[in-house]
Amino acid sequence: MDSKEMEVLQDYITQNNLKITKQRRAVLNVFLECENHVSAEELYKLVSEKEPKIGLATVYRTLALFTQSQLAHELDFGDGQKRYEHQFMHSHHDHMICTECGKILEFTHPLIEKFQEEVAARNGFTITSHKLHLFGICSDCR
Amino acid sequence: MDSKEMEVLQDYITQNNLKITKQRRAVLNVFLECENHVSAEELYKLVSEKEPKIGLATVYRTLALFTQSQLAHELDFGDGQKRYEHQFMHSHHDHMICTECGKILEFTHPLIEKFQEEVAARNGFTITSHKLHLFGICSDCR
DNA sequence: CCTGATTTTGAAAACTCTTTTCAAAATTTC
DNA sequence: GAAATTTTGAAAAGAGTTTTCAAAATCAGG
Repeated sequence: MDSKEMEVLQDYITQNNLKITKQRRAVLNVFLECENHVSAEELYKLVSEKEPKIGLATVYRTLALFTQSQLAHELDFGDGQKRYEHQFMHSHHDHMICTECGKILEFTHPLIEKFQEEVAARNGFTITSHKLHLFGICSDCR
Repeated sequence: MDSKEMEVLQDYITQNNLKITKQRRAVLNVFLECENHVSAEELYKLVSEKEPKIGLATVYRTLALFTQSQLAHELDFGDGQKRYEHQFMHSHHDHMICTECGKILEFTHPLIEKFQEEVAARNGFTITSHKLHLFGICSDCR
């Protein structure tokens, strides 16, 4: 009863002559369970609860693997540490970050995307990726 | 023949019981001369050419001072180091970053701003600041 | 199901960028 | 000018992340 994500990971691993290990399975399972945007340290703590012997370096390495295999997406909100969100079967979106409680809301706005393309084209620029972060106060914190 | 920016810095300094030093003047003058988005290290190198005795820590401290006094704006493009741009008398804008040559183009799009407010309001979110970075390839690199 | 080549692991060290510490030097105030 | 306070440069510390290295695990092929 492996998840689709586990299959993606296994495919990536075999296609790149890497090896499936219990650490990688464990980190993936814990990552899939957390619905929020986790940092490496946070994920490490969660993983440690189930598999106390797994080291922090392995979590970092495994997150890099997830990013390469498109299972995870790396986010940088400028607070000094990277965060990771699920990417497999999740469509593109932007983020609103509450600077009070740290909550992260996801959103998309088709017209914003459209105008981004427009302004890029006007400058002869081809967009490969973008990052839109709105910082502010969420409804709960007001 | 002090620049307006130098006056802003001096006002901020006196209003906060800080002290005007030749290091701070020197760093500001060099910062004002560079039109691109500089990192602390880059600015340190430029400053060193004119004032070799100024230390890196002083450049970091002075950039923090510029940020507090609204002379500079801190940017983080997610490449591991912060960059600084002039803020005094410069209006808000977003950035396009060429991942090939590192060139940074500035732009604004009133409708993008408007829709950001709209989507935030729809979620009960009050924006205090935002960050829109488009990564891609500029016209020169294609 | 061994065996051997290769990869992965955990722990610690290294690294990068930034901040802090501390005693000496500079600035401002009276 | 002298005293109180701030700033400085150099080095150490810090935070987050990556790398190193020897031991352990994985996985082909026989």
